[in-house]
Amino acid sequence: MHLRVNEFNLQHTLESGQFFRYYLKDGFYYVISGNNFFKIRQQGKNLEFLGTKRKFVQQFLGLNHDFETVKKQFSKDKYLNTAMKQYSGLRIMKQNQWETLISFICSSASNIPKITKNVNLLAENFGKKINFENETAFAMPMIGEMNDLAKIKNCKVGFRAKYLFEANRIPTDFFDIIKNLNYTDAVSQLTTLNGVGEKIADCVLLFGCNRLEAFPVDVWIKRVVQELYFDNKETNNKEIKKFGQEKFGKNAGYANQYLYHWRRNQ
DNA sequence: CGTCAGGTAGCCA
DNA sequence: TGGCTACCTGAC
Repeated sequence: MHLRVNEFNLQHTLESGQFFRYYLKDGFYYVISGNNFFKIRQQGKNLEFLGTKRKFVQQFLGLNHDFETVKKQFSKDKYLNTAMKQYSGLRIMKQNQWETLISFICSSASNIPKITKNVNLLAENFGKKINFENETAFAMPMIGEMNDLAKIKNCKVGFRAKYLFEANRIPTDFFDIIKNLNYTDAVSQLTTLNGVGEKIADCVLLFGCNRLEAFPVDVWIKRVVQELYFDNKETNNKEIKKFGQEKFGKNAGYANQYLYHWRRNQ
């Protein structure tokens, strides 16, 4: 199956650290999300995929976002304008919410290779086996399926094990409730979970819930925002976030991603 | 060996 | 509120 795309780059999107469950083989990305196990590649404006539905791909990869508006809005800012050119086509994904929560609970004081290892181990230990072509993968466990603390610890998640174990007890409609809350209340709701602070809550809202106004502040965002917009003045995370959301508004999350990658790869 | 990494909770002023 | 520090694990 095919999709025509504009202002989209599959590699920049999948490899941006929003999402951890993909691998490259024979020129295709093999992707696991929910019960979907599919392959996909991009050739110019053509997106070719097999194993899932067109509608899923469109939503999952943020292809339904109004990117022209984002581009127009950000081109007025000289830093964002540069960052956006360098990482052109990077979209905010709309992943499975619960899987996003698990992934970003694993992310605290960690790094991408380790987070990837952790989520893959969780899937192998608790998830359902899925086959596609001659490939085998494991889906992430669903809510309630990680009911074994010792086994979670075997997934090398360290001090995050108890957080995952507790998160596993959220009601199955947890994210339906989140969906109907305004941004501030959604953050509050997420941060009631142990191991989920402001930053992880923002990542879940941004990458899993399509809340593009979220502005996760990690060490890199703090660094880049201070350097570019605060004349290198030491500024706390709360102020950084307030600045990001007021300056970039409903697309703050997009600004966040571009600035993040720009600074990290400097 | 020590330090540090996509943070957060707990404790104390 | 603001400023510590410990926390699993793995990579320098």
